[in-house]
Amino acid sequence: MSSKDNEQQLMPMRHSLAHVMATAMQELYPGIKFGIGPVVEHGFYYDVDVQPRLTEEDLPKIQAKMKEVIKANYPFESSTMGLDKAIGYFTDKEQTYKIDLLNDLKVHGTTVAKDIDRSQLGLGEDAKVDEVGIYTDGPFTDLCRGPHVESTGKVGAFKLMRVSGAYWRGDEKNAQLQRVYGVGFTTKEELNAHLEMLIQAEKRDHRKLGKEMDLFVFSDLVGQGLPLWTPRGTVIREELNNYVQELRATVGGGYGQVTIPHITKKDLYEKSGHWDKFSNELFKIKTREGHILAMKPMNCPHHAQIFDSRPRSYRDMPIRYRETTMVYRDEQSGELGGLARVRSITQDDAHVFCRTNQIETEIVQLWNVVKGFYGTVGMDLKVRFSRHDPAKIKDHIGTEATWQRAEAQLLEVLKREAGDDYADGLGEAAFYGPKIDFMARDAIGREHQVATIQLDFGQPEGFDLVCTNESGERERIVMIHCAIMGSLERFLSVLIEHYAGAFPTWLAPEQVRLAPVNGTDELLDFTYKLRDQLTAAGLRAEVDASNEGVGKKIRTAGLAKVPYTLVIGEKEMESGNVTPRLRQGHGEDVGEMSVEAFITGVAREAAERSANSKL
RNA sequence: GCCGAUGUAGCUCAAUGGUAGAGCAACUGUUUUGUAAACAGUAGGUUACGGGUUCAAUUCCUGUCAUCGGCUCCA
Repeated sequence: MSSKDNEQQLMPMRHSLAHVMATAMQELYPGIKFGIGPVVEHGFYYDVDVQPRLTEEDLPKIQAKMKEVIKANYPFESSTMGLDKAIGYFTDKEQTYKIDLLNDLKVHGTTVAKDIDRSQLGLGEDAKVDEVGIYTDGPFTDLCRGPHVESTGKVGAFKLMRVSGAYWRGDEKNAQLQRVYGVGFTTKEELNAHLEMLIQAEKRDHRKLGKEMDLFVFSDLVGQGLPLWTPRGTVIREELNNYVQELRATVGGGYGQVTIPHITKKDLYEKSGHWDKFSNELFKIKTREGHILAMKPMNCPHHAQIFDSRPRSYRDMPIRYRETTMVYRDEQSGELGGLARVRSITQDDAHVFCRTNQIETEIVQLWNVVKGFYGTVGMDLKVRFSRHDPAKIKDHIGTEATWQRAEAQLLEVLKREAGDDYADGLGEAAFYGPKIDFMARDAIGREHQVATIQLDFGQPEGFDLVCTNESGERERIVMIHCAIMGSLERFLSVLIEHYAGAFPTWLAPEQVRLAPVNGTDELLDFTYKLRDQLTAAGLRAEVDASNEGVGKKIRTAGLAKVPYTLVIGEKEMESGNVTPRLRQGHGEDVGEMSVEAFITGVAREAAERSANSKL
């Protein structure tokens, strides 16, 4: 059984919970106005407009009232009502948002959160409905298509989670309602399991682990969304990037590494189309002479200038550039959080400049890099075909025909690589071209958008990028954008939580901890020499020289999630051997071995980027 | 940016209209330790920052900054 099927089965129950909650709130808060109350993953919500505004402290009260509604076991009674009658009914009840929905139904034949989505439903402007669905449970009657469970007694186990703001119809120009969220499951056990999962997720929260493990910090003086990477965090970033570049080197003739400044004249972005499209997100700088520069929000226009710096022969194609570098985007303050959304974003960026007939080969090669990388970190990938929305072609650069062509080519590779196993992402394209997006599933089942391969006919057009072909003609080339990790910041937020901080040896900032059993000069001296031997061999090793017992040192190393701990005492000094202690879950315990064998084993494990011990 | 909550020692948290306390971490001393927490002591705070009310503000009000949960956005 897939979790999706399960979610489907739970729908009527969760939807009914939303109605039960509305029933309770109607009793508690006379004059309350209801927005919409749909089902979401794990639960439900209802948007409401009530004075005074709700706070988290109101939730227990609502929850208690809901229990009364459930106990009363009102049947959910379905009926229909003529559209105009319904408008009259909700007008009497002063349910202004419902009236808004009904008027929408009257005009457009459907209600959707956003007007622009209507075109996707295949409904003409003149589609009309005469009747609307009505559900009643006891004292509460709602505009609703259903389905519901039989009665309010059959809504399973639930818990109200939080209350937050939400714009009516998801439009920030509209009034902001309050959204009350709850989770709902068939049984108390499932509910408790879900709540337990949330606790586990919180334990592996990258913000918490990042601080505990000293991977990155934020400073109020530096600012919001601008993470500072510590030596330990930087080790992980470097290791990841090295791996990506190692995989990239296997592609055709490999990639040329390039280096670009982090600012540019606005002229570059005026030509690329970024200036208009992303003006709000650009950090702008005014020089003392009055010129306007911008921090780069992406690297492709710069890279395109390198490509365009001299005539290119078809013999040189494809030309591939790579650069792992930061870009800067002025994200709205309210959307920043941890590493998942930042203003200084490190991209493991790459651009392939190629001929149309080379697209397929290039994409397949990139796809293999993506597969190799995510296989190694142990994440399953799902694919999404992010294409443009023809209704919004104005938001994109290029013509409809160009887009059709690009998407057809991308789709061909997609079909061959993934068959039908991909999600359709209508309207998810970048503004310059369609994408193949990869979603990775982490250790506790959450999905995150990570890698992306993008086809771009737009910027080659804008910058007039060409090569000279066999016939001596100027031939328009194509750009492929591809980041494997995407944003290193976001990727690390995912990876830290995926591993719950217990990084495999190749990524672990500290691979070996040495724990001398006492603080005598002789033993400390021996331990530091051993440390030097390990670091000279390329291992990341540290000594715990604190004045503590071995038990405490073992515990501390365990909490720090160090893969290997070596206890060093008389025995080791005499034999010259070590007895590695493995981090929990990292592999089978091994016995005594020579220092050389230990070094060889750890080095091999790191070189192979193995998830488990290779001792 | 919008709605709401929060901000006390490095970390996790307590307390109060009369200028704050614990555990862990740090440091010092004792101990010289053999596989997940030795013992004792010391130090550490303009209670995020600014303004206001008050005899008195960390506490109440307010502004700024930051964090968190959502909304909106996301090349």
